[in-house]
Amino acid sequence: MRKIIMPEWISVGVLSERTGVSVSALHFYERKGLIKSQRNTSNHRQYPKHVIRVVSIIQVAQRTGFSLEDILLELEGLPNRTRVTIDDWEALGARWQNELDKKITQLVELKEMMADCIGCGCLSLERCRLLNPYDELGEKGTGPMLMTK
Amino acid sequence: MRKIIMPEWISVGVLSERTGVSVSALHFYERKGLIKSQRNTSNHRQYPKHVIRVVSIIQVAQRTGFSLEDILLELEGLPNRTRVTIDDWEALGARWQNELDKKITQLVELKEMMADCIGCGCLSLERCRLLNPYDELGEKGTGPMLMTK
DNA sequence: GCTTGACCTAAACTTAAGTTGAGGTATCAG
DNA sequence: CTGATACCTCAACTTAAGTTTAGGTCAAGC
Repeated sequence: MRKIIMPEWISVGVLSERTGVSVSALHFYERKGLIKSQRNTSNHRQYPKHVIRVVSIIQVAQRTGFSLEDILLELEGLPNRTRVTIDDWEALGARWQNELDKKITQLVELKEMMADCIGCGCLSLERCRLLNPYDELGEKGTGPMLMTK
Repeated sequence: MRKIIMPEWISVGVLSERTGVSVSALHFYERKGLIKSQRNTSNHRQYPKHVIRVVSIIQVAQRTGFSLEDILLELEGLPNRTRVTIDDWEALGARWQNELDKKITQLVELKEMMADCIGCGCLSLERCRLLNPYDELGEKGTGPMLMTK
C-alpha cells in the first residue's frame, strides 16, 4: 500500500487562472527555467498542480524585491548539481532567510529616515523645504528650519 | 538674532560621492523631478546639502521596492498644489507607513510560504520535486511525497 | 595660452520583465 | 465540415531605471 500521491496535471490556462499570472508570463518563466512542464500529444504544456505553489512563491518574492535571476539562483543554484543533500537545502533556506531579514531591516531603516525627516520639522511646512529649498527662507523668524548635519 | 541656518551648496560630483549615486543617475532624478538644483554662473548644478538626505531616502525606498514614480508621487503628489497643509503631510506619512507595512507583511508571507514548502518534505529531497517533478517517483515507498492541495 | 578636470546637453543604448502580434495546429460542438 | 477555443512558436515591442557616448563650456594651474 503506497502512500505516494501522483501529480494532477493542469494546463497553462488553468495555471494562469489559479495564480493570476498571465500565460505569456508563464511561458516566459519557463524559458527562464523557473518552472518546467511536460507536453501532451498536442504539444500543450502540462504542469503538475504543485507548480501553482512555485508560481506563488515567485510572485511574492518578486513583489518583495527579488529579481527572477535571484529567485532562479535560490531555487536552482545549488552547490553541486549531481548530489544535492539536505544540508544544501538548509543552506539555501538560511541564505533566503538572511535576504529576507536584510530587506526587513531596510524597510525599518526607511521608516526611521522618514520619521527623522518628518520629525525635524522641515517636512511639515507648506511643501517640502528639502525638495523645494528655494522658497523665501527665514521670512518669519520662527518656524521650521533647515538642518545642518 | 536669527535661528535660521542657510543651506550649504554642493556640486553634483560631491552629491554623487556622498550618496554613492552616479552623476548620471542624479541628472536622471532631476529630469524626473525627484530632486531640484540651482545653477551657478557656469551653469553647474548646485544642490543644498539636505538633498543628500532626500537621495538617501530615494535609495532606501527603491531598494525596498518602490518605483521612482511611487516615490515621486509620495513626495510631490499632494492633494492641492497651492496650499499644502500639515494635514496633507501627515496623510502622506500615513500612506507611506501603510505601504511599508504592506511590504513587511509580504515578506512575512514569503517566509511562511517557504517554511511551508520546506516543511512539507517535498523540498528536502535530492533536488526540488516541485521544480523537477518528473524524477522517478515512489521508487522508495517511504520518503517525501508530493502534496495534494 | 594651453591643457586638465569638472561640469553641461542630447540622444542612443542596455537590462529586466514581460506583452503583443502574426501565423499555425489540434480538438470539440454543432 | 466548419467554426470556436485553447494552445503553440518566434519576433518585435514596451517600460523603468538608468548608462554610455559624443560633442561642448568654463575656470584653474602651469
